[in-house]
Amino acid sequence: MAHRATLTQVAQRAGVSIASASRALNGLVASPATVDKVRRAADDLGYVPDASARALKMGATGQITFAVDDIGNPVYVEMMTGVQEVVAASGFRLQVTATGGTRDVADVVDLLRSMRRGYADGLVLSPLRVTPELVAEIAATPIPVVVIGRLPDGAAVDTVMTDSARGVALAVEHLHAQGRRRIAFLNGPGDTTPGAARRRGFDDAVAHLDVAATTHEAADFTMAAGREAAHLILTTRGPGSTPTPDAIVAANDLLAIGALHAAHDLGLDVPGELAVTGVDDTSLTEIVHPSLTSVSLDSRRRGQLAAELLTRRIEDPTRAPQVLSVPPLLHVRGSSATTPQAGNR
Amino acid sequence: MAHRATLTQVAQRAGVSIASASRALNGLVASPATVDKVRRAADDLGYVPDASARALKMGATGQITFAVDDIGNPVYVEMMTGVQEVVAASGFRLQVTATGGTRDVADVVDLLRSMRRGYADGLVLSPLRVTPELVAEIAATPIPVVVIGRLPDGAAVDTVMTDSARGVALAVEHLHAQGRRRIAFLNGPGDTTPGAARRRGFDDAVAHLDVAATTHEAADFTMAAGREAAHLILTTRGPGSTPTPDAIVAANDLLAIGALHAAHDLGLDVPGELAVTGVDDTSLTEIVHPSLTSVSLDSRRRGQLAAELLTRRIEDPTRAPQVLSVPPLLHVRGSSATTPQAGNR
DNA sequence: CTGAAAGCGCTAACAG
DNA sequence: CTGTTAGCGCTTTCAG
Repeated sequence: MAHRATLTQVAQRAGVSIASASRALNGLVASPATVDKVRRAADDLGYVPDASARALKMGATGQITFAVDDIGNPVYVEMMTGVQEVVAASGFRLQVTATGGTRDVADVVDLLRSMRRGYADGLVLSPLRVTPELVAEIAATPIPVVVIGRLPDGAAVDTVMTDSARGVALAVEHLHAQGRRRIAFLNGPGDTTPGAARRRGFDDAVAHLDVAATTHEAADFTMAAGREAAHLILTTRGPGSTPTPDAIVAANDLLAIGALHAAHDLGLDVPGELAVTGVDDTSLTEIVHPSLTSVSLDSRRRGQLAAELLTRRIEDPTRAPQVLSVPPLLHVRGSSATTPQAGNR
Repeated sequence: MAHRATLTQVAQRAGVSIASASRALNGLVASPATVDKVRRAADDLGYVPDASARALKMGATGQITFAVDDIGNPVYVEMMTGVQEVVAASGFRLQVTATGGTRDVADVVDLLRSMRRGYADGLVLSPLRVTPELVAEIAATPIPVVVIGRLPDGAAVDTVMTDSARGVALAVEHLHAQGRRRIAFLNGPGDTTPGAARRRGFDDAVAHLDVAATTHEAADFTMAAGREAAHLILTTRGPGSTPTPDAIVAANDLLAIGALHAAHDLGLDVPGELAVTGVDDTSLTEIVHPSLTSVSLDSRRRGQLAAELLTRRIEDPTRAPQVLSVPPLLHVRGSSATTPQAGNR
């Protein structure tokens, strides 16, 4: 800890007015001699301009906030990487806020409300659940907001989406092509935006295919919830005697890894007896064994695009809101690589 | 996006002076009638105080920054959780900055320098490498800084450390007790603070034991680097005909998981032919198979303690710097559960 | 090219 | 209890 020098002190030391000091430091009109004196004085004093004062005067902070729901999910780390790349290139500082999980929408709304205090010049948001309250709060936020996800039609907000329904369909079609005919969908909470979209993608995909399909919901998008739900899927034999599935399509990688564990607990061979696929194509796909087939939603790219929309809107707040989309892409790995083992079940 | 109301507007609408409005809103002396009028006016206008103005006036921002080197490592997520718990309870906002990896020390120094602008009231820092330059920069930072890690003796900085050398020793002793006698140490870069400490712990531990020990360095603390280095460890037969190890002690979980992969690539049974241990006891230990034995350094607790030191110092900047320590604890899991398979090698 | 002065939005004396 | 006033540190007219 040390003390902080102010512009007044720099000006005094340089023997010029505070206005000249400011101009010299900011590269505005000033004689070379003045610039030199001021620079020297600033260095001597270790002067650094005060962020609050500058923000108050300029009406801009030079900061951008990225708010994530669950920083434990690697998807958000990847998104953040993308955001950071663009934001840094535009001369902004990035700060990340975790809307830490428990209270969910309430947390995000609190955050939005606090953003009204002017902590940052812009906000990138990737909400799990979208309520009318949230949409209203976004509209009431005095700084530009870009959403990674999906908002109701007509919301005049810059958005980066992806077709995750199509992504899930890709996984289903792949499994079907491999010969899987009893496919279970392991979803997260259906009242979330991704949960709803992915469910729709699954339903649509199986509708065209000759497969026995079931759908299930885990309590949340975590590995533990996935393991528990998958255990049920793999052990419960309903009254209508649902057949045990030969494939599980999970709504994200965390759930899929939970399913991998459940399969292992039950002594099932993956992919021989059971194929498993995830969504998000996170780094976790490569750390499990067998490696996990997953649908990439290119989170990093989405982060980049979101940041680009944001910086552009900060420059020109009047431009029309834009909706960008990133296509899903299936990455086949070990967990679904082979055709089902003959004679299983 | 919407507009922002100012205190002056609220005061006007309520028909009182701006001072009364401020007092009413901040719960200072004010008649009930005034409070009521002002509250109503504020609500109507959607008034929220401006953070920059308040910070400028008060000389405090109400924010705390947590700076991490590699947000891709789950350790930091856990630390952050701990920091967040305490910081939120004290009424601060937490913002996370990733000093994004590539330029390393330079990044952290840049960050420290930018902190001088007064973005936050305090900073929690967990640096991978500690240089004299970094120490100097910390001393020159005008706001309280708490370091999670280890600083040179005599640095008058609040610090939360852990005995990671002892932690590595715990792993070595455990493996020895299980009957392992050819133990390889898979370290990260030796010029990092954790790298140096863990190396020391390994050397000390094997000195007392009847084991054939070798040490190796991966390029960084990542899974990919660990896999590569472990592959070498497991395949290279030196001129002095080093025996293939029956255990690998890795300096963190990421490296350990890399080693697990290398073992799998080579068709080695874990833990039968090779035991593997990690350090940090992250959530990743439970997602790999076999699950990973790891030394917990209680990252979350360290985060909590760091945040407590920080808030305490913000309250009272004159208190003597304190150094806290968290003991390591070994968590035995599948990757080292059994005695070595008879007759291997 | 430079200095004096105004003011961003807010809080905290200080008198009433 | 309330209003007036003085700044926090900085940028930016506006005259010289």
